[in-house]
Amino acid sequence: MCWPVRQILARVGDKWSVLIVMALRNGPRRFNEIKRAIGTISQRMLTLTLKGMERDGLVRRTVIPSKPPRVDYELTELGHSLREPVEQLGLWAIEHEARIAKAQEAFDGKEGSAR
Amino acid sequence: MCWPVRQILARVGDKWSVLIVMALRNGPRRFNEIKRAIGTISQRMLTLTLKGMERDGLVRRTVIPSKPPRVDYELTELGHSLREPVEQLGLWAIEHEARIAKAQEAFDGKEGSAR
DNA sequence: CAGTATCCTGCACGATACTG
DNA sequence: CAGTATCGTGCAGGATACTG
Repeated sequence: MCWPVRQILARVGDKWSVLIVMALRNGPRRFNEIKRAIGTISQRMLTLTLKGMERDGLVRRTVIPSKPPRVDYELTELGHSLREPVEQLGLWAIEHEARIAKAQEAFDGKEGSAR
Repeated sequence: MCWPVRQILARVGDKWSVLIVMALRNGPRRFNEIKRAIGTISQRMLTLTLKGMERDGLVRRTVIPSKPPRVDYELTELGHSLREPVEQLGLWAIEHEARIAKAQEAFDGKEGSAR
């Protein structure tokens, strides 16, 4: 039970997967559309992350053979279902943002004065 | 809005924070109790992660001056509230574990035969 | 356009030793 | 017991160049 949980925690926690999920929430997008949507991701990491997510069954990759080639990525049913808990976490973060910032400020203040 | 979300995503996604939250879910624990409960965490990472969580206001640290010294860690209200979305994510993982494993198997099979 | 291949760097993390 | 300090290193991930 602990192992699969850690596995998806790693997915969710990694730098890009959640952003990709969000980029795909409204339907299929092409490789470079996703890249532009995220903005700061390197080509390498986009390829790698998409491949990982495809492997996990979160994303479906469809190649339209044309010139130039076109590849669409979209969330699978599984991928969409993951959005729910992930968005819950996002809501929690937004809801408690101020509280966290205040805690950090207080903590850093204490530490700063001690030094 | 995006920045604080990434921040707690990093917390949740990091290797140890969630395990610590779980170790503390039933009340305060001492430093070495947590260490033993997790088992594989290094002393350094436990210190670091606890400090980070304390900074974020998720954990409260209380020193009982005695010989030998005793330090208790416990989840704050904020820390406890984080458990809810985190446990949702855990439930999702457990619920879809089989599906993910199957997807990975299928993916790796395809890749293996291609090579 | 949608990748792959290669190189390079920082830093996350573990191991170990020391301290109040 | 509950830490800090220091060192070593594997690998995550960026930059860049090449390809079908």
